Amino acid sequence: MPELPEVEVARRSVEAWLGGQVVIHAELPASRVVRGNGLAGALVDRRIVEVQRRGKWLRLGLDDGRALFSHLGMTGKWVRRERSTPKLPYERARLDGKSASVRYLDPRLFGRLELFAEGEAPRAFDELGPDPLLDGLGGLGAALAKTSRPIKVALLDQTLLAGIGNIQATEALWRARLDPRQRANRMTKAEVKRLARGLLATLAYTLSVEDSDEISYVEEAGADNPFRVYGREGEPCPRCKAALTRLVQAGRSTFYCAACLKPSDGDRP
DNA sequence: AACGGAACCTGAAAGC
DNA sequence: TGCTTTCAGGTTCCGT
Repeated sequence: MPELPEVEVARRSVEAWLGGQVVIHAELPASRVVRGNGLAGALVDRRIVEVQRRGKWLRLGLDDGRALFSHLGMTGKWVRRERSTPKLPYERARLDGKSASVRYLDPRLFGRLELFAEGEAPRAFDELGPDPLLDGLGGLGAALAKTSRPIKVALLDQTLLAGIGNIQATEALWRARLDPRQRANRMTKAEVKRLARGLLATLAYTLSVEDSDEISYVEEAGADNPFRVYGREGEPCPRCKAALTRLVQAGRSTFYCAACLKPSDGDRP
């Protein structure tokens, strides 16, 4: 379930569990997720000196300059267990520090774990656009001007803006009263500004929701939907009560309120 | 160069 | 109830 806010929560957790610690035991058998052989051997006795996030990527920096990059895909998550806890379902990797045994779980195997030499990184990581929380959104207008794709589709392009996924894009557009079908390069300055505010608002909101139970990190089966419009086709718009519309763009669902889109002001670039 | 769509996996939810 | 279909918050590859 990882977009920027969830990955940030994962970062804080992994940092708390393993930051500054020496890896005393590791299991990372090669798989679709774990790229390369011998990762466990390379990690044991190394100290994890920092845990960073950029977009949807985590970077665990080691004391030898190398770094373990982690992408959670659709279903990846890091959890902490007792060292005596046996292998969990869908456990793909394990890193044990002195006080924590940290497991990477990933049923669908869309995630990725890979070790890189100092100064190197996955290509997708190197190509990330600005991260809204790390870099701010000052460059949003310039990024969006690069493409004529619909704004909703453009927001999912990690090279334009890092960390935004289907839910955050959907929620931000609703907050900004923008039509998801509007072309990215046709946004007015006022619209870009509204979008930037919408993005920061939904990121902050989601972060606050997700962060509330980071200690237990409990599985929530059937937890209720905390989002304003995502997954709420036909339900009343929280602002104007009109029924929300679902639309598919580039194979991804978008939800919006056709009734409270803000009319364009004609100030086209 | 840029775009839509399928593919990669598994499980939960909806549909019948 | 139980079987079948649809859908899922990710990226990547492939054909147009």
